[in-house]
Amino acid sequence: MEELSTQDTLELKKATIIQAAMEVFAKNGYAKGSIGDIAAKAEIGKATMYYYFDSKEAVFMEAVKLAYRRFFEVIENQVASLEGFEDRFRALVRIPIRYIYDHLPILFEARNSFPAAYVAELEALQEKGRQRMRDNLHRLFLEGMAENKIDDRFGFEALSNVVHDWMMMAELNLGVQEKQIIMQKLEKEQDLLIELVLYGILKRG
Amino acid sequence: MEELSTQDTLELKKATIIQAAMEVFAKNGYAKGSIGDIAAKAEIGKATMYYYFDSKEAVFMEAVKLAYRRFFEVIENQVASLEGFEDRFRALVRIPIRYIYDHLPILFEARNSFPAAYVAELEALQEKGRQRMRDNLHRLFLEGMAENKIDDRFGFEALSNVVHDWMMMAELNLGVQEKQIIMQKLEKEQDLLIELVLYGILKRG
Amino acid sequence: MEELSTQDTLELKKATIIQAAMEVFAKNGYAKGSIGDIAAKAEIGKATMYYYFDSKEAVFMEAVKLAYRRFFEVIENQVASLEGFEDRFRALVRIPIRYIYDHLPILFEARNSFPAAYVAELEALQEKGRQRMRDNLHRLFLEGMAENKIDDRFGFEALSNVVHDWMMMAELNLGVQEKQIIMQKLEKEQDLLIELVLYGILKRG
Amino acid sequence: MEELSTQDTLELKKATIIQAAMEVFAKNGYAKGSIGDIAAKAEIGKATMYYYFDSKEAVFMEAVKLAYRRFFEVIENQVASLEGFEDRFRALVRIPIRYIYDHLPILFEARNSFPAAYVAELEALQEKGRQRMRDNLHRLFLEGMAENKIDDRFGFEALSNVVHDWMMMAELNLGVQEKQIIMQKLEKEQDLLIELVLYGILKRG
DNA sequence: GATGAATGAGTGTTCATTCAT
DNA sequence: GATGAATGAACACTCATTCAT
Repeated sequence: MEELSTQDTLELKKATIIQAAMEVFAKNGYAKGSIGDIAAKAEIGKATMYYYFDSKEAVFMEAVKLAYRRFFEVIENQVASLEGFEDRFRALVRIPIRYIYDHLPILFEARNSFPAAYVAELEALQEKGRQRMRDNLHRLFLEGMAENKIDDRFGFEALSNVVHDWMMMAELNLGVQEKQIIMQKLEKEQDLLIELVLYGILKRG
Repeated sequence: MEELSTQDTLELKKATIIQAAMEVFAKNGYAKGSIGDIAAKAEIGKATMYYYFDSKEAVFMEAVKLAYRRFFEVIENQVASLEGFEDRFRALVRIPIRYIYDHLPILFEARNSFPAAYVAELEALQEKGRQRMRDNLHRLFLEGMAENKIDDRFGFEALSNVVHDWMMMAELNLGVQEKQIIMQKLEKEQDLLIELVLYGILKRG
Repeated sequence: MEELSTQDTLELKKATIIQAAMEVFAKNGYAKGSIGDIAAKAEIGKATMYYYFDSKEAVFMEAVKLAYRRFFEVIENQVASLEGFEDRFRALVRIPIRYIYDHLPILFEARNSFPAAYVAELEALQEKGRQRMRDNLHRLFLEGMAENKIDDRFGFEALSNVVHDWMMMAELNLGVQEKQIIMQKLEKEQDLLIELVLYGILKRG
Repeated sequence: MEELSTQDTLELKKATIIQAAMEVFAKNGYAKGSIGDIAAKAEIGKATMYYYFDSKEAVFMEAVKLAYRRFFEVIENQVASLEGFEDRFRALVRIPIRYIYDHLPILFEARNSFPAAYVAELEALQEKGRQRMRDNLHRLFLEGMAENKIDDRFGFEALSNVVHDWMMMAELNLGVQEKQIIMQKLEKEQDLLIELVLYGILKRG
């Protein structure tokens, strides 16, 4: 076994802190998630936070990045493990909603009290996330067409955008406590929405 | 013209404060929206806030109520001024997204730092709002069926729920600053989504 | 029946307020007994307090005066209703301690946060109270000697002082400012009291 | 000479703060003795108070403990330096009254505005103090009997209690809640004290 | 590297007091 | 006479941040 390099040790510590930060911010939101809480959860001194990061904003940014990374790990692995357009489409809709619900939404609440520089970075992150999600969707639609399951009535580019934003809907119920109940309700509705998109509601000719 | 009664003057002042509160909370979120800021915007002393309200939470609750009231005023008037299922459906989808985007979302961010009693009231408010929105949708669907424009494939009850939550999607983009750009983008996508729901994406036959 | 004169009505109202003040201060102490509480208990507006009194201190002073007045009413009536030196002596010792315990002590806690003028008045009141108590005791001792129940071993003047201060000892812990003077006085009396107790428990001959 | 350990430095600082707190509370009482005043007197920032203590109540508790500690240091050293029952008895009576007068009494005024937990701790402290005082007295009486200076007419146990409470009578006026219980106890003791005084001044034979 | 100690700036809240009516 | 409305000044407490070690 090799020893960890200094560089690695530093990165490891940083990762521990970011993990703690993600949990604290997810639970309390940005304003109420304190540096002290994070330090305590990471089992380090409060001042040490400032050895690794420049400011609360910086820590928050890293926590958001981590949340995104995790999000795509989970979703892409899941989709890859399934077969066929319809199942994959369902997965691509259902999984994000739970994950976003658990981790992402409160994280975004910060924008208001952020210096402009960080807001820009935050939005860049978000845009990158959207792009990646759209790519996933686009790829899936192309597969669906290749399987001759769907047509391109609306243009897949546009469609990817729309479905992406629609999936993000979860964020509307920020931080309610009875998660299980609400999630069940949301997921049930999600099923219906999937059918809806697949078939539409207007009568045909 | 009669003079305003004392009662009216008081209510007017209260309304001014609540209006200020709504603006401040919408801009800064609950945690960072300070009583001092609200007082300043309402052009009264900080202590005066406590003559009219018991606590920051109470002020916030009133701001939320005001946001809801305005929301339904706007949307219901708009819908009433239009004719035909499709136009009304479009309106019922487009207007909320802008309004919610402007006023409601940040307001809900408070839940984490709220005493249980207020969280309950907040959720009751939210549920009441949803119900009213669902009623509007349900009524519209019935009209659409009466006009022989749509069928009841999914059950209007369920459909109302789904579309409601889907419309509320706006909340996912909490408080970004370049509102105009994003709103334009969102509304364009919204149009597509409307088509989507109306027609679906799967091939027929 | 005559109507109450304006003067009387005013005095009646004042009395109601002072009664309320006495209760509030007795329960909460000076610092925590608020003008608002008193006004509420007297069922008048808070601002009305300032029609009848100049300041919180003034209200407090009147409450203290009332407490003293009641104190002597109770004790003197009680003593008058009894016969014989020993019973009267017991009453004169027992009743004050309960009354002081219930009403007076917290009232005196105010001295620290009081303007000098009021402190002086407060102390004058206290001295007047002491004098009256001493008079009661002195009169009683003379009666006791007339009944041939006691001798004048210590001098009744001094004895009245001692017993009075011993009963009132409660009051001493109240942060008066001229500590040196009062302490000297108290300690001199203390000496006498010590002799008293020693002669009570020391073996004779 | 060795340098002070970090631990010691911290304790020293804490002690400085508590000393300042004791002085401020003694002068202004609990309600009017502000954290800001204490910090100023200890020459630290206001926020630093909260690095060392959890709350104003906690600071106050420590100030009370310090006052007690000092109290017994002073009194027990004094008594130990004297010879013979009578001198020691005088000291045991004289010193407390001055010390209590200077430091303890105002400190107890806090009870009204204290959370239950702290009131309990306060009363426990007080009870511990009383016990220690009673022990001192009891020991002294036994010495007095050994010296054949006094007899046990009233029982030393009871006598210790009485003299203690008599000295401490100051404390009784402090708004304790269980008035009935305490008053009954006090009045029973009062009876004994009355007998004591009567047997001191009544003619014999 | 890591942190204990320290704090300035700010927060929500209370309250005695004023004043126009 | 009486008071509703308004507020300045203060208070306990929090927290992101700094700095000497």
